[in-house]
Amino acid sequence: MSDAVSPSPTHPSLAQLVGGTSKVLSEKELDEKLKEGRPLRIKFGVDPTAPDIHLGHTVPLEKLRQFQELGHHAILLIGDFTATVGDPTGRSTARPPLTREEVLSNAETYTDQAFKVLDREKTEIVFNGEWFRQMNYEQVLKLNARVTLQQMLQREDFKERVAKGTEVRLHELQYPIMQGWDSVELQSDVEIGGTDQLFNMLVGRDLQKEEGQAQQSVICMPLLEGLDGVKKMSKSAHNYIGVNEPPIEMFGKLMSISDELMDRYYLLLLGQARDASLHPMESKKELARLIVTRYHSEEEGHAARADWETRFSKRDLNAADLPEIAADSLQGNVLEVVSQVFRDVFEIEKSNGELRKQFITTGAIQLDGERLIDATVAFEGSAGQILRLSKKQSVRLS
RNA sequence: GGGUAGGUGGCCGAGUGGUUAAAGGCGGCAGACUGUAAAUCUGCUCACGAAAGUGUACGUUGGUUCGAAUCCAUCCCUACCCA
Repeated sequence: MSDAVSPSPTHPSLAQLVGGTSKVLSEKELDEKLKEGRPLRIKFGVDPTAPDIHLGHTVPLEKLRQFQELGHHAILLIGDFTATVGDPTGRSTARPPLTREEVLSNAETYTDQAFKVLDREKTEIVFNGEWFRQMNYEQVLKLNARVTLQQMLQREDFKERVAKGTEVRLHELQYPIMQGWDSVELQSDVEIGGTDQLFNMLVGRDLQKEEGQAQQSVICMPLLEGLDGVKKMSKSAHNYIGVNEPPIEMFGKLMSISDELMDRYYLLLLGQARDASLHPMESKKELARLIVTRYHSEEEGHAARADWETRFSKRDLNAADLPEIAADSLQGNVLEVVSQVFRDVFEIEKSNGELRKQFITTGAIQLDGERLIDATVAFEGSAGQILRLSKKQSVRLS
């Protein structure tokens, strides 16, 4: 660098906005937009395919909030229309279509939860059915004419499905086009999405260009792995932590992740590296506490940690905060009672065979520490006793 | 439209007339050990039943047979090649 002309400094908020992203397209372009000094229109789209938001969704939402805090205009796009198509991104099979009713009710709970992260007052909510439901076939064809099959087939997920011989249905090819068109309708300046959304977001740029709009900048956030540490966090993989989950549950789930995953969660959910000088378990407890704090409250964070410790470190179930069930509602033999508790308290249906073979005979079922290994004997429990169903599931009789 | 290969339990994948509720793997669950981590070990993994057993199940429907996931027909579905 010569000292003749110093490079113009980047916008003061650029560094923060770029932090934690996995890809920004491009930083320079974003910088220029920021320098315009106006509130930018930031688009983040969600498909309400499931009623609950989990921690994986919060990664881009956090980014959206950052923009919001800096005075930009956050647009939460609800893909009520696209959800009925199903995003093929990363899928190895076509998504089962949802009915409109399902989608709308999902959308409602979805936005409620998103506002645990976003500022409700400053967020614009838009449904893409607004424009898509009014399009006619002619307009659809026109849109389709702008994208080639070859472009679509460059996508890894489609390519793979074609190579493996799994079906790809034509409506799935529409998805990126629709997502791109959303950007045109919204005149977005920036779109935030997971790294898997890169292609779809780029289609948005193409379409905006053809419509004579400025092209949106694209920010990709890393994908959060689920509890298993392998698959992306998702409801369908049953490896998620919902932002609506009660503190104790949330804490417990976080404690069950692997050490490797913990580092990742620190980075993506808290935006910090974990303190390597701490014992991994201590780090994990702090991670769990901080996340509970974020979605519930400071006190509940501390309470969840304290409860977890009495429950698992000290193995003192008596002092733990357990779900309760009335002792006199538990009639019948051990098998029947255990089945009932699983159903009523934990909302899990288990077959008698499973309960017998895996829970009762193995000694998982304990009443005040005493193993109940005979399924046929009548259950006798009284108020105050602790019925343990498994290592992680216990109830207090009342 | 023609040809070929296929459709098996949550997934992958053996099985080509009875010994098959169906090998093996993955995943999942319970237990032991632990830090509700990882790794490891044990057991389980269609339903009912204490068990013997019974019911249901190998794309659909029907048939052959004492007996079918396995043979035949029918229909549905998928991929690949050709048009």
